[in-house]
Amino acid sequence: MSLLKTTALLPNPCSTTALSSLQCGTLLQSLSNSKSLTQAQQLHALVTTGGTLRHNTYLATKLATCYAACGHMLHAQLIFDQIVLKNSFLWNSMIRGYACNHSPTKSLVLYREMLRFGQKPDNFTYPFVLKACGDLLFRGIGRKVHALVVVGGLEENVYVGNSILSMYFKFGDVAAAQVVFDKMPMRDLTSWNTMVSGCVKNGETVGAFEIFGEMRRVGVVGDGTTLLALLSACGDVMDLKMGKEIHGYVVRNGGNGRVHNGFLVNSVIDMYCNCESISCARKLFEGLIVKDIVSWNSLISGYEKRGDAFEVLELFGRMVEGSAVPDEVTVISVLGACNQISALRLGTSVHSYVVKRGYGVNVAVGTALIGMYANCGSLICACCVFDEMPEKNLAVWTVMVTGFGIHGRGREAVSIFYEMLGTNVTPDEGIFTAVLSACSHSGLVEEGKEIFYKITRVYNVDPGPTHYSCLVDLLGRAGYLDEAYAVIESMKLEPNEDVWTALLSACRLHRNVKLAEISAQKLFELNPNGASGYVCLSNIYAAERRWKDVENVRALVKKSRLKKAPSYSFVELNKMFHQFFVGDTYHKQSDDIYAKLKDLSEQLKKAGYKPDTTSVLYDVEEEIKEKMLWDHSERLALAFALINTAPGTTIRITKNLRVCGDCHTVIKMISKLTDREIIMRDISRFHRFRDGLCSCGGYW
DNA sequence: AGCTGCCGTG
Repeated sequence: MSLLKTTALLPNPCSTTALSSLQCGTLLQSLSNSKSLTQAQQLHALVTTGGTLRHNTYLATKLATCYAACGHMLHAQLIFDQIVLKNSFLWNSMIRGYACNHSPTKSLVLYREMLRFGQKPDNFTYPFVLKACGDLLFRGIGRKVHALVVVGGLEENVYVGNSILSMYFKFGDVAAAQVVFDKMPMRDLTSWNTMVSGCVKNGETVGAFEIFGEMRRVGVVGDGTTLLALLSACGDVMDLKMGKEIHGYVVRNGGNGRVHNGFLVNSVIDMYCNCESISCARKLFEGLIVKDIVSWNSLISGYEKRGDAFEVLELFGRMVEGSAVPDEVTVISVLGACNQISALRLGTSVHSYVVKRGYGVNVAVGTALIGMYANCGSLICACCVFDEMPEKNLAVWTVMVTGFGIHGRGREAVSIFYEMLGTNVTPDEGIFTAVLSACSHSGLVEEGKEIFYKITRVYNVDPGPTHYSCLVDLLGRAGYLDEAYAVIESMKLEPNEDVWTALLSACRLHRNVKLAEISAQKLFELNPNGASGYVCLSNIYAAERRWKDVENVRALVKKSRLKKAPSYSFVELNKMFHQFFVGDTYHKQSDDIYAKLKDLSEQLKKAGYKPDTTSVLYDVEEEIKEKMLWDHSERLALAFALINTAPGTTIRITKNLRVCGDCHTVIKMISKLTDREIIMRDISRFHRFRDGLCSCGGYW
């Protein structure tokens, strides 16, 4: 309804004819469905000019309710405060308004005030009070409200019952929800849907399918919401078979025949992505008559999650060319893709787009930007975005701590970690992992240990396997191998693969064969198919020149058909990506690259370079080993970059694995020899080579 | 006057 039309029908408020309460009330009633603030405000102006509001509880109540329904709680509260005689209708509207507009605390405050005023809560009050308790994870208060519901005899109301279910699911208390559900005298579709989606959200996938089965047995027909939850469940457990069945069900019944433009199809795309069937997702997507923003985002995020960055960028390009306008969600996935392939230039242009469209206020977008800049080697830009963020949640702090960590700036990581503790953000396992890992990359043993022991004592968080692996890594890298081993032995929980891997790689670094054999043994027991443990152990034997043992390990690898992931490096040049594998001769500049490397190796030798061949796995002549080192992918990428960029430009290389020890030495020397800054990102951190030195200071 | 609800950040 347009306001212009409406007001034309009404008497002029400035005229002597006053607007009747009933007229305004009906008008507001219809407006409350339109959820338009401007209409409500104009009407508000209309009635107040008439001088009717102050003394008209009926109208004021209607207006407050209208504002609350629009989600404009500030206006609603102003009017609410003026009303002397508050009826239950008004209280309920306000409690609902706050609960549904991200102010659950205010909702509960008002509920308490309502009780103090002697107003009895009813079946319209409790659903929102319960919602607020659930959102705030107020378990104690939630249970008390549940008790009051029982006392008030409202437990049998289906709306109240459904809200109780939902609240217990938010608490993660599936059993309590089940008990309530079993006792419900009447269940509607929402009750069933709440059960199904509640189970899914709590990881009870089997339970969700059981409820669905029961639902069908008693003849309840599911709707889009049911299917949505089930599709999400299929994705969680990667049950492609069930997913396809539900897809069929969606095609036959779902969305009232709106399958090709309804949102359900997007969830099917998402399901296929989560079931690692990207081709099914793609096929469905391409066949869509109407591709909305969520369709695009579902597929793009699917490619991003599986690490197909180039596919993400291609789809993004297609999207921009077409009519779809990328939104915050799109941008987050695209930034994630830039992050994966260190596409700094592209990431920066996405940042401009973010600014242009005003997406920067979104916390998730800011987080993605910081992550992109940090992972593309531009810590300064990451810091700028971080500093400018008006609202910093846990994810923001975590990504910034991680960013400092991978750049070897442990002190800054620790410092902002403590800065975060000074705010009202509560730390979780994730940020402890980030700060501990930052400590280990910088050799901050004491700081790291202190934080580790604070996890339990001060923050009541139980350290998980990841924290232990960080601590072992921290101690191990710094050479405290026995202490690291003692930590593992003291663990209350079973040490996992990561813990032993951390000890094993520390053993390689400090050449401790005895502990290496222990950790490798544990690693093989935990995962006989993991290749990295075998590779690491054979490296350790090779360093000790125990070729027989190397051979034995390699035989084991062969027998179990384990394959090490092929190592590669790449560089971005004029928005093109050039990828190099070990000993790669496919690049069209291949001859020039090898010539450049030969030239560099000679110059390095004159400067006193002695190759460290311990990382070469094969028992061959020393000379051949040296030659093999010069085939490493990071050197090919570096030579290529040196040939194709102007003197003095910074070179950025990305490698999918850890940089090898000899390459590290060589790149240090080349940075001095060619007077270049070389920024190299490997699997776990950044190395900034300048003037013969590296920012990692030997910790990597 | 209500309860359940697609794609996204560490």
